[in-house]
Amino acid sequence: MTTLSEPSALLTPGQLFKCLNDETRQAIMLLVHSEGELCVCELTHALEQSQPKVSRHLSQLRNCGLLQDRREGQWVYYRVMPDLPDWALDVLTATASGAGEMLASLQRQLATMGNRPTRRQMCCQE
Amino acid sequence: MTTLSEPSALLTPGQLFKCLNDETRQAIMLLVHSEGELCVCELTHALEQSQPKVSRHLSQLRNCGLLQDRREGQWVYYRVMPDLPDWALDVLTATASGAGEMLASLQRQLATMGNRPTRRQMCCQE
DNA sequence: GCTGTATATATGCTAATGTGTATATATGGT
DNA sequence: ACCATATATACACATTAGCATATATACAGC
Repeated sequence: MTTLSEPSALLTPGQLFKCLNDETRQAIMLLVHSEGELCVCELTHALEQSQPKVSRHLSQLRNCGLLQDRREGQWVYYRVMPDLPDWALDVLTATASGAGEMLASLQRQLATMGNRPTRRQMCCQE
Repeated sequence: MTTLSEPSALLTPGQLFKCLNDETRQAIMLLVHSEGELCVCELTHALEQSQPKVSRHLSQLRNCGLLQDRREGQWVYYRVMPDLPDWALDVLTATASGAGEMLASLQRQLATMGNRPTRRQMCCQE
C-alpha cells in the first residue's frame, strides 16, 4: 500500500540535478524558494527572459514535481512543492548559499518591477 | 592578491550541477565521497562501466575542481577535493541521502572486487 | 460576443553532451 | 629492451536539450 503522506518519493537526485543544471531553472528555483510564491510575469521580469522560455522551464519543473502551481484569475503562481523530500530541500538551501550573489541580483531585479499582481492568501496554506 | 587559502571559489552551483547531472559522474562522486579514496580500476568495477568512460568522467570532475588525484605506482587515486566549499559538500551529503539505495548498491558491487590495490597513506593527509 | 493580458505549447533548428572504439602514455617486472 | 597492467585521450557518431518564433488557450472587462 502506498501511503499518501509519502513525500514525492519519485524524485531522484538525477532528476533534481537535471532540473538545476539549466541556469534559468536554477534561477527560478532559487527565487521561488526565497520568495515563497511568484507568478510567471514576476519571474520573466526578474530573470529578464522571454515569457515562453520561462513558461517552458516552469512546466518542466512542475512535471518533475519540484514546483506546484495554482491559478488565481489571469495569473498562475508557482511555489516549491510542499512535500519535497528533505534532502532536496537541503540541496536547494546549499545552492542558495553557493549562489548568494546571483540570488541577490535576482531579488534586486524583481524589486524593480512595477504593478506586481496582488495575491490573496492561498487557501489553507501559508 | 589572490589568497591561497581561498577554497575553490571558482566553483559555481552551475558547474557542480553540470557535473552531477550525469549518472556516471554522480555515482563516482557519491562513492568517492563515501569511501574516501578510490583508484580508477576500483571505480570501473564498482560502476560496471568501461575504463575509458570512467576515466573521461574522472578527468572532467578533476578539471572542475571536484576531485583531486594522486598517482601511486601504476594506480591513480581520486578523492574529493579537500578545499571544496561547504555548500558543495552539503549538496554531496544531501545527494547521498537522497540516493541511499543507489549508493548502497555501488558499495556492494565494490565489495565484490578481488585484488584491490593496497595503498600507502597519502602524504601528510588522511 | 470582442479585446487585451497572462500563460502554455508546438515546431524547426542548433549546439552541447555522452558514447564506443581505437590508440597513446605511464609504470613495473622480467 | 620487451611485455603486461593501469590510465588517459582522440575521433566519429548519435542523442539530447535548449532556443526563438509562432500560435493556442484561459481569463477579465466591456
